[in-house]
Amino acid sequence: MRWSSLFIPTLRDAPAEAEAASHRLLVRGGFIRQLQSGHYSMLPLGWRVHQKVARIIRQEMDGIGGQEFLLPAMHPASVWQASGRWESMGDEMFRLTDRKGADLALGMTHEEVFATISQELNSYRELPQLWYQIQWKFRDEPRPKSGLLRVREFAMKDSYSFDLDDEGLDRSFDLHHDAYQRIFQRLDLDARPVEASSGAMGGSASIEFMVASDAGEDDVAVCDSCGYAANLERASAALDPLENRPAGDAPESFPTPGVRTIAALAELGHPPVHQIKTLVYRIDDVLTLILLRGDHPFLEQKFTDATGAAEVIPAEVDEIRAALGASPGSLGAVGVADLPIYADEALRGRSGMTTGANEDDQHLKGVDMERDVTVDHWLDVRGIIEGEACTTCGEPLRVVRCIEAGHIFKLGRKYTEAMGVMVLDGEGVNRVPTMGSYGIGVGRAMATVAETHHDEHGLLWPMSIAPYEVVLTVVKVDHDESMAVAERLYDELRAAGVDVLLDDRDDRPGVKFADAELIGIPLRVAIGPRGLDSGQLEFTVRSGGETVDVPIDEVVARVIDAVVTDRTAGQ
RNA sequence: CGGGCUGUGGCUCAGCUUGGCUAGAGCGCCUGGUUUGGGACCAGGAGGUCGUGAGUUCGAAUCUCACCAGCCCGACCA
Repeated sequence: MRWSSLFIPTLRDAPAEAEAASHRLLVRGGFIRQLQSGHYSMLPLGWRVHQKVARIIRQEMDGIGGQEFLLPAMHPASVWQASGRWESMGDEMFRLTDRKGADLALGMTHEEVFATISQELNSYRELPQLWYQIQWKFRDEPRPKSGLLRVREFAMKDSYSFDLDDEGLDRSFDLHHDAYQRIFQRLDLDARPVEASSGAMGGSASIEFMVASDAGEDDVAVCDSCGYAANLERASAALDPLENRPAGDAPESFPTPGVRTIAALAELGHPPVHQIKTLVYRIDDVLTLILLRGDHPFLEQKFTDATGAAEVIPAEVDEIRAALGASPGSLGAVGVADLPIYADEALRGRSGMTTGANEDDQHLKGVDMERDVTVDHWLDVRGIIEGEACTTCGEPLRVVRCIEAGHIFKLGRKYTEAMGVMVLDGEGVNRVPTMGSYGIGVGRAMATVAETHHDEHGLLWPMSIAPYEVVLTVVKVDHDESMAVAERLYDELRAAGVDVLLDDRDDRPGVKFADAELIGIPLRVAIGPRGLDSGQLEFTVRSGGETVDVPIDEVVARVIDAVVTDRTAGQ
């Protein structure tokens, strides 16, 4: 394509509101424009990248036997009611009503609809099935942010596997695991598979593919020694050995006027590790105590995953007072018999602890967890802390901020059961197939590459998804010989199947070089009188920045060679 | 939803505290000229409901109130 006739609105200044590097560069480079918060238009350059990402995903999905579908983006409420998610998705689902008054939803994911189609499966002989699509998802995110990284409307590759039994599901899951690694490799993304929480999807296991980046929203615990990696929402770590403090035969009350926090109590000689933190939550409408060590944060996600609770809401001060007789800051579980009590594993076997006395300005010391607290359930619900030991190998864990580039789930039979899906097995018995669900956000993948591939001049697209693979920069467009050579190279490269951009704009060279760097074209050939005189053209690789002179007759071969080896990298 | 901040040509911003001629600058854009290997220069020009509405006032970009939108932090979230 000829740059002079393309719409590539590059900007010298980044929009003030863009903070993430990918956001700034994608806007500055003329790839995307915002229509409203969380909704972006793909401009021609952006759409080319998007389509190349999608093509790689398609190739890999087809490679593991995936069959591409296209399902509606707008769904009747009924399918969501059948799975129970019409309620549970809450405000995150866009809902609307048609002229007949029927309730509709914009699809935020497609388990329900694919499961509906799977009702036409009749026999185990038809399994496994692996179905996918690249389709628009709509999620009413409370806070869209960072350009394409978190939006309300986006293209997602979502796939779904249907198997007769758990072994089959394991195979489908592993196929996806491998395909995802190939996809991210081809995108030149260093995506690490990590154990993850299944969240609202339900199911037995899930793995996220995480790319380290400060622009991310997830924290991952990583062990560099044995390779353990888990989202902080589910990561566990070993505790440092700890001596219990000596204590008497019974808890002892002592006055603590004005002490409301762990830190304040610590100043009175009760270190956080020797305190019991008492949280009061409303768990599915039941007032519940949750106990942790004083220095440990509570992770609601871990609690939800462990208990299956639908609603985990901090209790209000007045209901706490009514139930326990004290305000937050003086709460404890000693002697509490009428409320369910959950305790974090880190409190097991602890004695000589300090906790609130359920009387304002009073605390108890010498508390023994076994003797003095009626724990109903022991759970791991604490957030781990960087530097704690890996439970597998004992080495210290690192915490890394990451972008979630992909997520795969073993769903089980939740949706097939809800939709009444049955197939006959080899014995003629009706069985409910088990499902897996697997997702990659296309725009987010693109933004993640931008986030991890840029320098002070602009983007550095990998060849595999660059909007154009090579740009021919005509230094002086009114120099006839330059244009003639450029046109010839342009034709030859196009004939060879190279995505070539001819910068024939009547602009100063500096403008063209800067633009080419900003939009991140991997290769550049500069064609100008200076080089033509000596029969040489300048060949520049964007990522390395080095420029070499190449004889005119060898340029095409040189470009083709670089393009072909590079764009198939990772395949 | 809580906290912080911001809305003035396509982009970046000044002007607002202390209300007052026709609302400015840089970049970008158009025309002409001069230039031409790393974001040129000169001259002329187009382009703005100052987020929206109401109020105060002789007079509002500027003061008051309400609303809307956007960004960041948190909560939330495949």
